[in-house]
Amino acid sequence: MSVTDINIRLKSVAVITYTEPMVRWQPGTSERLQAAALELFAGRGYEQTTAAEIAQSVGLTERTFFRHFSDKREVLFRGQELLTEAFLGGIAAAPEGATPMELVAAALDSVADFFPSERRSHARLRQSVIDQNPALQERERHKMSVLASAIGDALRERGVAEPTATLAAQSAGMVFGIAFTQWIREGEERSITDIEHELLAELRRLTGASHTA
Amino acid sequence: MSVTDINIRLKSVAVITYTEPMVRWQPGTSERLQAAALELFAGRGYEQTTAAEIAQSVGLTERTFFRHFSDKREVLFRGQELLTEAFLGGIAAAPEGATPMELVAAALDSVADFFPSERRSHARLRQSVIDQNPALQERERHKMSVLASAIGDALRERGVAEPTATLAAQSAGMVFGIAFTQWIREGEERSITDIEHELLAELRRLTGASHTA
DNA sequence: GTCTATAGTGCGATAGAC
DNA sequence: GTCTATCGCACTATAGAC
Repeated sequence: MSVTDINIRLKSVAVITYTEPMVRWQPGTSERLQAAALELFAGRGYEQTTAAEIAQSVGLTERTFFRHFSDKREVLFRGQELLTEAFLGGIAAAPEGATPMELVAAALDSVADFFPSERRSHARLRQSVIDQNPALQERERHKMSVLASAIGDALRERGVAEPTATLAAQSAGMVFGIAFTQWIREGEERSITDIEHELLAELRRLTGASHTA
Repeated sequence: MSVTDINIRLKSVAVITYTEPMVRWQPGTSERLQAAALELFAGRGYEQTTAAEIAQSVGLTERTFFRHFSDKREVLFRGQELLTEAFLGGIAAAPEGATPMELVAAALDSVADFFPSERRSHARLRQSVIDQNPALQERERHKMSVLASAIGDALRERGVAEPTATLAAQSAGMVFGIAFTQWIREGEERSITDIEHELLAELRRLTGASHTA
């Protein structure tokens, strides 16, 4: 049997295995790690769960976990990038002459699709994990801060001057954060955009309030 | 020799070592660690500096470092508690009938003493270290968030209702953060309270702006 | 003060996809 | 052949437990 024969055999085997795709490399590795991590964190606690355990629970090694996520906390924070894109898309889609505050409102409105009512229970579970660990809270704040910075950049690109751009961007981040917290509160029924609108109105009232009590 | 005798002996030894005070426990250990840490971080970078090196540079062990600071980052963030107290003191000192926005302004005004012009260069050095490391930025955001939460509690105790209290508290934190960033910017000459006042005015303008461009 | 578990990195080897 | 995901191993620093 020649070397060529061996190659041919191996190739035919490869073709057969391809019809049953991804035997060793199953797709969506990151997603499976995220799901497994949330489940383990919720069950046993964040600190009581090692990166190795998460990896093993989906048939991978610790080293692979860290290939997908730069650190252990990050496994809970994928998707924030998509949220940022939604915000920026909302700003980009706003009409030319929009005021800074209208751009903020456009950004806030654009994330409605991310938070349908069905996602509330998942969001609550995830948040309950985050709320129980300071390190996770730090990461969450950091992500929100990065989001606000991105909004600030977008506003500046649309010609909004400083310090208005930074103020408006951080206000958007602030309102979104408070709205999200309220949205996942037990018993809350309003949509996240409804909550956002009420908060924006309240912010207007707050800053515009007269100086008499 | 009874158990009581042993206790007496041990006590007398303790008294003797106490009469030669603070030979190995020099005062201001935390402060010396903080100063050494900042210097090393600025010179070599945060990640390139180990906790053991910081400790050794002031004649202490790594273990002692972690007794003073729960983690390595924390050595850069002491003093935030004093800042929080200043904010809360400003709110407490505000007159009875103050509006939420007046309470916010009172809180912002109360931190002027923390940021005299002489402290700018030190603040800049510290910030340059923080800006170069995401982990430190996360801690900084977290501290600001804790500060805003504390302000929110104080506002609620003064009878401010939700969601106004949270909105006002986070606005205060936001304005302070932007003001501080501006205050340490090269060439900036205004006091931090002056910057804060201008930002508050700008926030009023932003939220109250008409809907025409 | 000592010991230890875990987080996280660096690098070389392997193996599948193309 | 290239590219990339995975593994395996050695290693350090952090941080907590004892």
